[in-house]
Amino acid sequence: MTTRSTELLRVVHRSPGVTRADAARLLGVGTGAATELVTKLSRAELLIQGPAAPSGARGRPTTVLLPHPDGPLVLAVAITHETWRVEAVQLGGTCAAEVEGRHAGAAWPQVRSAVRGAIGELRRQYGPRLRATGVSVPGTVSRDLRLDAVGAGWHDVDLTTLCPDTDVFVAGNDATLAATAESRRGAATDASVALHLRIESGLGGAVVEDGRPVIGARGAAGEFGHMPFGDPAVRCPCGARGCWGIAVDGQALARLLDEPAPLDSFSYARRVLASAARSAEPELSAVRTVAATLGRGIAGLVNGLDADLVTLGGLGADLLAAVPAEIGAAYRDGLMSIHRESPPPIVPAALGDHGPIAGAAEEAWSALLPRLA
Amino acid sequence: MTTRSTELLRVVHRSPGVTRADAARLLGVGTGAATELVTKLSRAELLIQGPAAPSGARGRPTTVLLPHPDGPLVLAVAITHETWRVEAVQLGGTCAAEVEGRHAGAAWPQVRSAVRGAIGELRRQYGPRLRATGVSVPGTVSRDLRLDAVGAGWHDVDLTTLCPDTDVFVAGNDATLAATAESRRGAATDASVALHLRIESGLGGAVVEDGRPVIGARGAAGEFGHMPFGDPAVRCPCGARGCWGIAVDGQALARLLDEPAPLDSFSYARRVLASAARSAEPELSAVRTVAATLGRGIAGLVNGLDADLVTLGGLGADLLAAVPAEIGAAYRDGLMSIHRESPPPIVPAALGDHGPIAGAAEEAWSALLPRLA
DNA sequence: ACAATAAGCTCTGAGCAAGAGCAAAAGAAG
DNA sequence: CTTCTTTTGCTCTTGCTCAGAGCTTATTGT
Repeated sequence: MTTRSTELLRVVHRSPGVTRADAARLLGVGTGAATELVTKLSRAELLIQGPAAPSGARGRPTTVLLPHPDGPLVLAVAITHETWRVEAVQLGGTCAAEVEGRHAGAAWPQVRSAVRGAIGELRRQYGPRLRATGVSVPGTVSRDLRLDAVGAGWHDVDLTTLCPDTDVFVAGNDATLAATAESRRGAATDASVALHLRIESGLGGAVVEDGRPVIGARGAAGEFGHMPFGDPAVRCPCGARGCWGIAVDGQALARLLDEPAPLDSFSYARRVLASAARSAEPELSAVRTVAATLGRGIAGLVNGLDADLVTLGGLGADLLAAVPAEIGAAYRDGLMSIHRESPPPIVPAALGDHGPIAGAAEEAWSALLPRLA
Repeated sequence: MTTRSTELLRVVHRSPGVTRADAARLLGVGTGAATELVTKLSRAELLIQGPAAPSGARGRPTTVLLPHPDGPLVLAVAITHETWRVEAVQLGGTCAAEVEGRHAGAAWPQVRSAVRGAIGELRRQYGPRLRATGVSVPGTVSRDLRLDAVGAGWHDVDLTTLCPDTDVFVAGNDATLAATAESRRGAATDASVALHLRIESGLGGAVVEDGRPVIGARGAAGEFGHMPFGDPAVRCPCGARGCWGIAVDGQALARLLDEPAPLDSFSYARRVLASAARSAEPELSAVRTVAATLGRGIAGLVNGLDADLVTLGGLGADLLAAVPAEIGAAYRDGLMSIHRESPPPIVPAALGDHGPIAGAAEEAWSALLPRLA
């Protein structure tokens, strides 16, 4: 209905447990309007007022605003190359229920059935409280919600068939959604422009400006793995050459170690990192080479995009933990001098593997909020 | 005051001469609300209704909405390394008056005096009708409106002293503003995500998503010239290595031709292009090499940012006119396969050298509009 | 001249928002 | 314990905006 109601819900969603008085100040409304808003939203079963937190200060104690226990929920779905997971998430980001399973690289119809089964289960439990759906997938999602996931062999798949019952449906790339989540509830909440990079099978990511991810024309922004920061002689399966992504993943480590290309690139890379942690050669050298390539590329992106924080997820977080000095040195060496004084920090992602599904829930809530109030 | 008034002004600004009925449809309001809005904004001397355009169709003729001839104006200021220019721009983007001059690389205080003099001149002419100021400068502008222009030797300059009299003041990098202008009134009006690149002294640019430029944390986004798409052996004055920007400008041509570094890189490059146009060697080879580097880098940016249109300004437009095939071939070769089917077009910027000041006027108007209605 | 069509004008009622004034609940001071 | 101060919440009034219905105006087509 009204703008103010949506804004209030957004404030409560961002920081559940905010005091009523603080929320009014954030919205810039008087106590009168706050009363009206809170009353209306309580009657609509969207909010409840909790007991006051004893502040110790003078004055009439205020109450805290919390999501209503019987309020609306969003379905958050995360599909990876191996697994799927469905959560029912309430206002404020708390997960109320979850179902998960493995599909181990099955064809899309099988995955869809499994996910729809799980959604059906949650629907029996929660019924019409489920109001929106957000889906995270490992591939590019066009603006009309069609998925292309090259690695999984899913092509031109209509994602809306996953859940035809909610009238709000959003979907996005897993790395993009993880970036959104990091900037709203993770390590990048204070950054005005955050760059999130996630190395898993390939390198993806996103720039998030003021909580809004830069999504690209076809939803394919953030494919930083296919910027030519690498060796121009190496041809990437994507069709281009010199792609950065294939110079910093498990395949790159295998090439450097003269080993055959591993099937599961991610766990192979973790094994190499474990060897390197014991200072084993030639693993340590290979890891250092990859780390330097990673740091140099991050510097290029920071130069071009002017992020003030970089978060690393997936294998990137492992690399950062293993060889921070190598990454840092190559990073600083690649920065423009205007960024050298205070280089934007590189930190591990706070949400880890939960990032993509958390981002899906965030986007679903963002789309749902204007329709509630 | 109200949201709707601002929206109507924004519609008229975007397309001056829009019919009143179309504007109402765009805003999604009925004819009643339209009457009220137009009446109010006419009384406030913001709009006038012009004579109907004879449509030929049946029905009562409508009127067109035009900026009021005595309405508010914004000051648009463009400062380059050599020149300055001040325009008074009315709603809709038409320039009402202009003053310009050369400073030929003077220190900042001299440039500031010259610009302030010109602004004073316009102020005597237009008085309080000047309501906002937008400034384009060749360097990075921090969020607190301080300028660092390495090339010109202007460091940590407070731009707000240029015009302390208007209460709306915005400033930005020239390439970023040119990108904004291209996406609002230039070659990229239909693109949802446009990438604008401008080669002048160095390579700058911006991504514009739905008319909003991605500005970066410190206002330094768009320094794509300092992404490491070039030869890692070449050290850039910026401090990093392998910078793309110094591989596609006049300096790069001079290196390839074994000539000394030119003072005015831009006009030198144009001379080389003129020779190449007569198929003179070795100029043609050098131009082709630079064009290939340009095309390959553009492909990398399109991969990573998923733009659906690329506009080239400055020397980039000249290169595109001179050797489109070389740029196109390297571009397509560097694209990911998902972009190959319909590669985002590369087109010359429509606004040319007028881009930066037009962008400054756009940003000033965008900031002013919510305060008017 | 009359019908058809498109657009503008006026009036009314609903809903939202801002502000003033008052009431309530706590700590601080005597 | 009483009274004052501070902060917050509640209620009521007022003004504004907006949507919709019904009517008027201006043009084209027959």
